[in-house]
Amino acid sequence: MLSESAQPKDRPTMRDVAALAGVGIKTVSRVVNGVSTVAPELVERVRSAADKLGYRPNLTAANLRRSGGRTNTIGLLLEDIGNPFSSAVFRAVEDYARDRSVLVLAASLDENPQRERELTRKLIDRRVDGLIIMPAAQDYRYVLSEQQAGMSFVFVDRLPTPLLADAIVSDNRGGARTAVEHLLRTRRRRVAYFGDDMAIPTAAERFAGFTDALAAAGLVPDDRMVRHGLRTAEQARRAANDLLAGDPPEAIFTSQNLVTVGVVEALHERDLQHDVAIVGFDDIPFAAVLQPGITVMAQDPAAVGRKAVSRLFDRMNGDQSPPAVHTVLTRLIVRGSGELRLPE
Amino acid sequence: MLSESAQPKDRPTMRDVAALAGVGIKTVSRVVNGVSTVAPELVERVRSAADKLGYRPNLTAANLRRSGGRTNTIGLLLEDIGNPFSSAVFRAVEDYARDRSVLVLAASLDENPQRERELTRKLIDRRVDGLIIMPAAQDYRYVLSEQQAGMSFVFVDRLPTPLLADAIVSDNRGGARTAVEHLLRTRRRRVAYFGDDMAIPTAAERFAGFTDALAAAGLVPDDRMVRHGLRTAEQARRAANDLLAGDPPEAIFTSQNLVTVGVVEALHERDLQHDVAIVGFDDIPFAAVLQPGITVMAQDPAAVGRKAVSRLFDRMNGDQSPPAVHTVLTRLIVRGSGELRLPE
DNA sequence: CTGAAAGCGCTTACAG
DNA sequence: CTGAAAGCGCTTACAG
Repeated sequence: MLSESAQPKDRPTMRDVAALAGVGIKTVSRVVNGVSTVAPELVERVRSAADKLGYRPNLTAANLRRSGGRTNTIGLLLEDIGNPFSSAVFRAVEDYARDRSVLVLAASLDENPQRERELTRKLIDRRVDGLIIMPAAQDYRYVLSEQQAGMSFVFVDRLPTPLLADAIVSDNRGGARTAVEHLLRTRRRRVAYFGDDMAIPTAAERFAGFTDALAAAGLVPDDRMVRHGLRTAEQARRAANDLLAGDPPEAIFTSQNLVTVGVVEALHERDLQHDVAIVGFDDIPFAAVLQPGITVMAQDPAAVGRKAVSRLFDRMNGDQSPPAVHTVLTRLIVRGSGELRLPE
Repeated sequence: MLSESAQPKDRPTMRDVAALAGVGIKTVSRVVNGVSTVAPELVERVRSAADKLGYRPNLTAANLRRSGGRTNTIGLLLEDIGNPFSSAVFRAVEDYARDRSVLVLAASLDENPQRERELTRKLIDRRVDGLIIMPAAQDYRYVLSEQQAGMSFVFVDRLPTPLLADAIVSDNRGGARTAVEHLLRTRRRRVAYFGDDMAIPTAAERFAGFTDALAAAGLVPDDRMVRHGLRTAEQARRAANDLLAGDPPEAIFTSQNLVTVGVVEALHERDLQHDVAIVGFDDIPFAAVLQPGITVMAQDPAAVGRKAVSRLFDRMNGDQSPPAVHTVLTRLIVRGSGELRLPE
């Protein structure tokens, strides 16, 4: 009863324009598509008829018959459009796509594999020309049949298993290792780890980098100072307060930005920010405003996005080379918190 | 020469499925659309034929003939998908749309009116069901003819002129006024203003709120303490350092988050953070960790996005009421910097 | 319950 | 240079 759709007040079609201009529909088509072999006088008649009627071509109808049948649309499935990493990837993808007159249909997955399947299907049913996915699922065999049907895929931030398509990932393990090695140069030895759910592949990689660095220094992680499964800043703040209340660590490595925020808050609450060194994975806005500034291992989401979209367009244009993993390097940004001098 | 498009390996169509299942195309259509009046045995034959061929329906083709002709897609034009305000609006829009099986085509405008016109047209040519726009342009008369053709519009963050469609905006003027009135309660009188380009309507509104509050207290802005046109944190930091080097103000109001960051950095550089009170418009991460914490007037981008998308769907469902402006209230978050006590 | 015909708005392939 | 016919993949409207 409620929602009786607004009267669609049917838009003018090419037929309407043709009738008003007194030409054939094909001539209107030529003018709309900028084909140059139309008599100037007819071009003018068609133009003014189109303007008068407020005619706008229907692109989906045009693509239906058009050979190749591109929709000039790509799909982008992100972890969460609201988070800075996802939105920076989006921005890079958008810029590249816009230069090629391609639009982006985007949605968030929130680590929900089922939603990923549904959205993938919906995007395919709309015949996007290609798909960039920040994976939430674990099984990507369905990709195979879609690729055979001509769909292009690129994965971002995490590796699909098995590797059926290109993937662009940050150097999570190497970056984490470098970050912790940097931290160890303060000659601190008791290093705590605060991290996200280990079921998330990037979190597991970063934890591996953490243990790599300790091992290289002849150390092993102390289980009492390792906390996994932190998904929010508030959870991280509590966990850190908990640990700091006892015998505090000398240094802390945090595996992602929300965790870093929560742990830094706890350090400030306890006035330990000048005593306990910290390096976080992922940059955070305004990290430089704090005293001390927060040293981080920054990812480069724009580079990830650019690489992903350029691979996707290569694939859409017929590149048949075997799928490959592209690793985007991370960068240490030194701001103070990771270089605290040990008291004499 | 270069990009020979990948062989489209033409996807199976309903006709292919019908042939394999030994039924008419219309029966396949019924099964795909879940029409219940099909013999169970035929349903089964169609299903297995579809699976075998990897059939996926072509939604754009389906919508072409379908009455009403909805594409179940809306367009969203933001200032910059990469900035937190835009991406928070996006997230709210997405959640509402997804619950209704509608996807979102999004793009950034970067304050470029020409790009806004082009993208609006492209989205209309794809026959989105509605359009949410964070305006960059100044002239919205084209909206009128599109509305007559059945397109729904909602504007966000800024008002279109003339007001031809619903608009959802933050309470920029009122929020700024309340923020500055709060600041004046510290009994400081010499209040500086640091703000963005006055050509941006929200910046102008916030400056108006600033002067409103001063006027209500019997004060007038001191031109020497008013700086417009600050677009980055670095510009704001320099401008603040410049002012603070001379005879510093007693209090500062900043009109957006990047400006707040730059000014706070300058205050810390000069160790004036406990002497000069400050309130910023727009919340910033880590504002609570600083000493003192930064008091802000926070916007609610999620509420803006929710309201915008629900108005849009109402319009799409035939709501014909006159266009209205919906104001989303801002919220003062007290953290210390705006409540500094005056030295005796 | 099932399917052949016509049509959605456009383009392709072909005559003139 | 121009346009009538056929077709893109599907749905509507209609017979049976």
